[in-house]
Amino acid sequence: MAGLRERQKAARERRILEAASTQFRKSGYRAAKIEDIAEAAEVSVGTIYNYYQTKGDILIATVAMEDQEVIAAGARILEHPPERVGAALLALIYQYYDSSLKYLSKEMWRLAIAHSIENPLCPSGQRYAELDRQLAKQVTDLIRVLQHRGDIDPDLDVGSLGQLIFSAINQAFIGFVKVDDMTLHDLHALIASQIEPLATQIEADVGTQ
Amino acid sequence: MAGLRERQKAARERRILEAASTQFRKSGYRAAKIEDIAEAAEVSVGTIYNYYQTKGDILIATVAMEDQEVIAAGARILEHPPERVGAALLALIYQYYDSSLKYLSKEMWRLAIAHSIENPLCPSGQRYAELDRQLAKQVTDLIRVLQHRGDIDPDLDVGSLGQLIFSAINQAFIGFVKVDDMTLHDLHALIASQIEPLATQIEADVGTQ
DNA sequence: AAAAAAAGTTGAACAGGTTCATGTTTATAG
DNA sequence: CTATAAACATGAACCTGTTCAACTTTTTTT
Repeated sequence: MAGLRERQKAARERRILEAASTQFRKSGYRAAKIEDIAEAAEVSVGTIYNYYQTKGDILIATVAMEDQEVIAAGARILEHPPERVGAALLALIYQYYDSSLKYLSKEMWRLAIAHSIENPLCPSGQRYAELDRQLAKQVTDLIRVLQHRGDIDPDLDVGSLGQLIFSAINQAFIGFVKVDDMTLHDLHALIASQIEPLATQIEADVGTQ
Repeated sequence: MAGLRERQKAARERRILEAASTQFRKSGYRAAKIEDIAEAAEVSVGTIYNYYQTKGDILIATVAMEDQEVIAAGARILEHPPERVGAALLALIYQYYDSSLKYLSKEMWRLAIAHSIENPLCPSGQRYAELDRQLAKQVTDLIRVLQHRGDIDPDLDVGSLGQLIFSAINQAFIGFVKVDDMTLHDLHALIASQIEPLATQIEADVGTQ
């Protein structure tokens, strides 16, 4: 059985994360003081810094919780992707986008993305990068599935194509969270306008066979 | 003639920016204290906040100086783009990348990008977004030139394609500044692997004519 | 040229994220 | 069961970006 110390540690970490998540949602990231989080989690300020290196780290930890869920949802699409290449890619992308605001506000996304770029070496930055890598891999995997199915030119390098598409997904999302009055609908239209023509280009042209 | 007050203001702003740029380069962004910058610029701390809203704003101002230069250099490539589509795009992109480290370190780029994402509404965030827009427009303009020249399928929408390519450029650059031991050479290879196949796809296939 | 107004500068005070010397709790050794 | 050591929690002090009420300089008015 896990020692007492170990159990207490786990419980404290969970309490901190929960308290932080609540405070962030309630008052916003900036307004949520470490002191408040400490009080809500019933630990001292110093203890929080025993579990997380910076305030930004705590935010990334809350982002990571959600991201796992998104990746799981994406996996289900990979099992039965829609018929056409464009539709298949967009199904996966829309899934990502639509779930992004389930737990996190645009402001929190902005801060999380900014933090991960600013601190690529700290554990939370690396964790965020790992999540990005998983998403990029899922996109690449989908392309591979489509290619195997005969929908995409077999000569194309899936790795590069996956990266290209993931860049577009990411960049469009960053644009989305930067502009407060841009809607999910606008975001869909933006990415579709980039993905659709690309999909048409790479589609194995069955007419010429 | 410009009034005394106006001239003094301009001189102060210049001194602040110069002092900040020097301090950032000398000790890094974080280590450069506002107090130090104020002393070097021979103004008070409060005065700095009369010209820039936050420390991040000062950084963006230094980035903006360089970016203008990059855009000007890019314009020269647009006048005589290399023959093949892939080569033309990569010539422009390499130009961007190679000049990026002329004045700014990777750390400063990280902080500038992070700041612009975190504060899209503050003047410096908007300014950075405007620079991005100019770069994206330049990429789109190049594509338009190539299309007029008959190198690219005339049915393709240049706007969406330009955005797609700019996303790839940007995302690859972010990856570059996040990893300290990634070289410009690595960055070239990364973007080329995404641009080359795309260029092949969109090239008007003269063989079929 | 003096007075009033406008614009700008100043630096001490503030705020909140972060650190660290001290104290406390849990685990291990005798 | 004590004693020692290791791990951990604590919160007051620290650091630095930011603010703002008081002051100074420039411009405009009379």
